[in-house]
Amino acid sequence: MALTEPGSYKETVNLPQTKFDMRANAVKREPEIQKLWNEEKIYETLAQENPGELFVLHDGPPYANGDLHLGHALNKILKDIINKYQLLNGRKVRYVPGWDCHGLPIELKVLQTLKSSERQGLTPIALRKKAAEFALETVNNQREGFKRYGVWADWEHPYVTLDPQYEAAQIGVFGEMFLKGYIYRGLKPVYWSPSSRTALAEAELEYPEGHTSNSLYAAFEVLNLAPALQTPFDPFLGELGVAIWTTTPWTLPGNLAVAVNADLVYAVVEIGDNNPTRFKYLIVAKDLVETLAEKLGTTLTVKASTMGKLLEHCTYQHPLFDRVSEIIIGGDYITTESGTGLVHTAPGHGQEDYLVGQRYGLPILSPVDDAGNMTEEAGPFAGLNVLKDANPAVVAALQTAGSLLKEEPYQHKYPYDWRTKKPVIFRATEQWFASVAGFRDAALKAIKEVKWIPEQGENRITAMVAERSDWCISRQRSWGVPIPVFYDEETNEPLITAETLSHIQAIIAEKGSDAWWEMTVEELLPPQYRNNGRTYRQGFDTMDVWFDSGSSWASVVQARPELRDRYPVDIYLEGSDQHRGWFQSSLLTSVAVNGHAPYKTVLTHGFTIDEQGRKMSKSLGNGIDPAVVINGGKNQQQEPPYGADILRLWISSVDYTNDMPLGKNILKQLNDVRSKIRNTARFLLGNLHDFDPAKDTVKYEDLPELDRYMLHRITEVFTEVTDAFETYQFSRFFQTVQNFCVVDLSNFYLDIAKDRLYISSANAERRRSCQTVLAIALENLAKAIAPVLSHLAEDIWQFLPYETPPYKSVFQSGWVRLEEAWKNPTLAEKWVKLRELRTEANKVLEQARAAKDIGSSLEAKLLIYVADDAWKSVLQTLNPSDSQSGNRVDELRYLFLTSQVELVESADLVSGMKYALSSEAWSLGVADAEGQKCDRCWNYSTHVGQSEEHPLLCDRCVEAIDGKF
RNA sequence: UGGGGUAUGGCUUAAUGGCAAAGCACUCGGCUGAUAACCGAGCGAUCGUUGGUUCGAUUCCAACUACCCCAACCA
Repeated sequence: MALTEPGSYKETVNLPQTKFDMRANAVKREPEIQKLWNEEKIYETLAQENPGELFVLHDGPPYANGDLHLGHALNKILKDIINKYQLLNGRKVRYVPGWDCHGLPIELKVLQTLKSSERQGLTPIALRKKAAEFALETVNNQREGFKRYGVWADWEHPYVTLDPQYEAAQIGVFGEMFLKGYIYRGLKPVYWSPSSRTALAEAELEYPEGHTSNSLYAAFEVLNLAPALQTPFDPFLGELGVAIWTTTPWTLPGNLAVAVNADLVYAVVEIGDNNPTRFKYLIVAKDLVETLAEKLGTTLTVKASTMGKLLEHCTYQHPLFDRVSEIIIGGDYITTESGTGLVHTAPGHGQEDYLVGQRYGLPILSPVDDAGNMTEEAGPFAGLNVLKDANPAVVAALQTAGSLLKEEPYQHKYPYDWRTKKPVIFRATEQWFASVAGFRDAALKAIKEVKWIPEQGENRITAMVAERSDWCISRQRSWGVPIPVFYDEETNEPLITAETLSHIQAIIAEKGSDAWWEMTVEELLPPQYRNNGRTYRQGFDTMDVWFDSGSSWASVVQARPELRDRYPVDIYLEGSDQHRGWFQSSLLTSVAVNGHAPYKTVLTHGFTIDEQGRKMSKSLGNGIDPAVVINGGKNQQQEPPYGADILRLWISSVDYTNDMPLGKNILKQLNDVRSKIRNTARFLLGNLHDFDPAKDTVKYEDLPELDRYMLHRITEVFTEVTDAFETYQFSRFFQTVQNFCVVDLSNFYLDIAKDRLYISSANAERRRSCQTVLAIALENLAKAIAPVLSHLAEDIWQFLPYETPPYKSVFQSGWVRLEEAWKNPTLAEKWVKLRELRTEANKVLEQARAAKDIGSSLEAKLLIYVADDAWKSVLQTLNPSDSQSGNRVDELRYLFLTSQVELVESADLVSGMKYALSSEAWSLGVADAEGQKCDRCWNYSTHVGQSEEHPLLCDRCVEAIDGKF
């Protein structure tokens, strides 16, 4: 070997060696890693054999229609992050994924696939079979999507709400609630969708912009005055009307009262010109006189006034029917913000109307059928549709009666059926209700015992439960769990008893709820009711799907042996909209049956928005498809395949309690962050290629200060990371890990480490000690990122260059391992200061570099003056006179990556230099390094040329070649 | 309409009643032994707007604006 030839020593340098790819290559690599997890049954084994307690995160079932979107990914990955963290900490995590499979949306989706001829002859049971098929197919598709996200779960045994066992348990919940008296049948106004021909829950409504109602003002003739008003108002009688306002003229046939606010002042006004009615005087709220005059295009002159409460029990003539009704006292809901201050009240068509009607013992009149057509009870209006021709007919009739004051389009929010996108109406029908009133206090108490994250969730659900009215649980639809009731053919009396319930429950457990449609009443009835002299028919109402999913604590948690001991479960985790959905339905059923919440903790997340802060929606076209993030889009340049880890990293990076923005730029940045972590790990792996922890680990006591400082820093970082996971603040994890990789490792420790790793002989203490730290950093890094960057973590683990028995997977290796002894705040304080000095040194070096005097910092010699004596002596200990003495690590020249460092006695010696920087405490200057560049380590040294054998090498390298440095 | 939440450089996040921090991005430069990698320096924020409390407010208070979630009897 010609050792005078530059480059001769390249082969003697210990460069990194690893097959761990620089690129994630996620499309190929992630499935390989998932295959490994499956083959080794990592999740299954840990769930079963971990030493810790059970941990149950109970899955909220997504609705089994349609494709997965970003919201699904967000929710499932958040859950997975939590589960994996708990698994790494030794808990027996049992995660059973679920799907909500019943309900109108699926039914409609099935109907849409059929021709109208097919739809005609469709029996309920045929529809149910098709719906089940559709739901299960969707479950399969979604399940594959979730698996691809890297989410761990008992995918082979998910819960589906159409499962007979599930349905039977749900019947059980219903039965217990019934037997406790919490379920009743009632005639109540409910949201009714004529287009779906069913009652709807509040959760099934939407309020689109731009709905315009045909509002009208009308006057009803006052017949008799209440005693207190007889004298003052008597002169007006006969020509006096009460003025009302309504946005739903079709409800006037159901009018049974006019309500006033007891505390408002009302006036009798005389109508001026352009009076379209047969009345001369009107009663209106005094505050509205001017507004109304303007609106009606006339003058209104106040003739008398009274308090609202005195109007009570005045009577009036219904303008369209032969009916006399009363003025009644409504409530605070009656204001002078709009209308007339007197409210048309139809107890069959409004919630407030119903309540106030109950108070006055009014009947419930709802002359409208399932399709929204007026019934015979509506007299002349029979057959008209309330959403089409009923309104104009009512208006015309009022006009004829001389009762119409004004007609006016009115734009406001109006409830629509979320599936058919058609308006709904408020209509009293026979429905089944869960009496929230019956267990409201218990529910409120249960809420207090749950930990809500973030905290404001508690206020939110408390307010909702405190205010909510009884829960309408019946639906006039086929695709669902039947309400297990029989009706007496003769009396229409419902029949539900403990016997019928358990009989039906047993049948459904065995045959599924299809049995309700397939079996005869005879078979469905328990024996003692078959020949008791009565005849029964079964009811064909189904349960609200919120009752399905709201029973999952019973149908899944209590029903499965592997979960049973963990009710209430550790945690529910869903979007914050579920305060009114699943969190609430689950709470209500659980409280009703068992008196407590089904969960100990409820964690909620926000919703995804785009990079402009707008919500993602189909119409805006700004939605992000998780499958495209993973596999790339049609144009892979514009939409590269990032893999599931990027989706997961995104979720960890943002504050999920708030809106979560995602878009192309953010994805690209996250990809860069992953690359940084990956490459940092790659460097660590490469430099451990010849490290055997069993033999080569350097004891803590023997480590140089720099390494001990790094171990201290590692305890800080991973304690912070642990705390972040414990408190579900994943963005702190993201920031901390990123910072650790970039600032502590890449920019600092690893940059300095290269000289130790490459230049020293393989077995040198200064190299082995560094590798000791690298191994600790790498293993902890892999563990710490495993809940989030699961694939990357496993990829790293699989490339560890040494044996890690008995762990085939990073997930088996447990959570980060830190030693108390590594904490050394005193040492850390010193090294933090040294790092600050290093930052300043970089600035001076940059001056020289900018002036092209140096390129690499090794071409420089750094001159340092410090004012403080104590600090000066510290620096002196870090600046030995030659490279052989000292511990060969804790030296300023290595810290600053310069070939030499000189401590000088006076600031002046430095400040006059060409490149200098100073403060009160210190002065730094840069000069050319002395000596020649060593061909092996690239440091400059006056020792180069001194060795006859190695004329191109410095003293360190000569020793290193000889195994001594 | 009501309730709740959020608002910090281009992006994602910190912190604090007293000079607003980090990473990324960007610009310039270096290295060529982590190389589609790595290192250095620099630029960049009147802390959503307007008031108030205070010696001093990005921080506390109020109003407003924008966005997000939820609710809703405008009869």
